[in-house]
Amino acid sequence: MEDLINKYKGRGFKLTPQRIEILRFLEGNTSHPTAEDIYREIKKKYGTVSFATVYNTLQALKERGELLEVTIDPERKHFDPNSTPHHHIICGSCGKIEDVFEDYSGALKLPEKVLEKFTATGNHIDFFGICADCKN
Amino acid sequence: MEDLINKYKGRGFKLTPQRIEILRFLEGNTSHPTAEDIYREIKKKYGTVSFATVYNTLQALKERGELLEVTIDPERKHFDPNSTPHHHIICGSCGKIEDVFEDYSGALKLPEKVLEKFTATGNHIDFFGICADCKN
DNA sequence: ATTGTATAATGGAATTATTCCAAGATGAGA
DNA sequence: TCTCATCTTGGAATAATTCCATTATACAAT
Repeated sequence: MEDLINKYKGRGFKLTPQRIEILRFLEGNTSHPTAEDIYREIKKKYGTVSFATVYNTLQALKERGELLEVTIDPERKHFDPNSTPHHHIICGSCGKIEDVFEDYSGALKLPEKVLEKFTATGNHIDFFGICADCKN
Repeated sequence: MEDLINKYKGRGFKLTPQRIEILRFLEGNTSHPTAEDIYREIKKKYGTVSFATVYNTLQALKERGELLEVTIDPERKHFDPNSTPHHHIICGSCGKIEDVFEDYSGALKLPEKVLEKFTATGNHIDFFGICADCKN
């Protein structure tokens, strides 16, 4: 927590109580929450927090490269505070998203045909599956 | 076109003029259109077509496995009538999406740790890049 | 060809996710 | 402590998508 506060000190990122709560919720969180998940969580402590605050904060963190938007779920955006490169797997039944830490970069060479038209900057793999809980 | 009509004959898929127009627009289309792109196109010929019709038809095609939803763009869904397995690359500047036909399946083994929790059913790679048009 | 019926099309309202905005509040540097 | 750039808030606005009641129609059976 102290670490969190120090991390943002003097960097043009105003540390408000709501933001601190959002940062604490996100720190080390691997559940890939949606904006609503975050909103509901912060509301427990700050009953008047607004979605605007949540979205503003998420936006600020994204701009700092400290938060990634996960687009694996077609219905809504999820957020991931782990900004080190990794991939995701989503359960087709319950929608649970988990991290896949494995480096496939060596294998993901683009075909010549594509390289003629695009300069590659990165990639992300969506894995699909069924989780143990849903296999009942 | 005759092919298209025969393809759907007697399969519980009612071929209305609007649907035929949507099918014709999608057939062989590699532009990854959004629902609105499709709506605007069909509207040229059928001025009263509604978004409901477009979404209903896309839904029916998805259920038949003849259309895929592409979730690479965080802002909206794109649709891809090519249901053979392939990946995508999106231009970070203009948003253009193109196909990547390359089989990486042999390389995409999931770590044991993940396999203990999920039965894998598939995967899709999002490549990010900048297209030639945008490199100016 | 005619008809019956299940299915589709339509317009508009409803829903959901997200962004915008104006007004008041506040963190943090001077 | 004071100042002000930045943040928070509630509500309105936007955008994507879905829902619904009504009318229309494709097509299978006659």
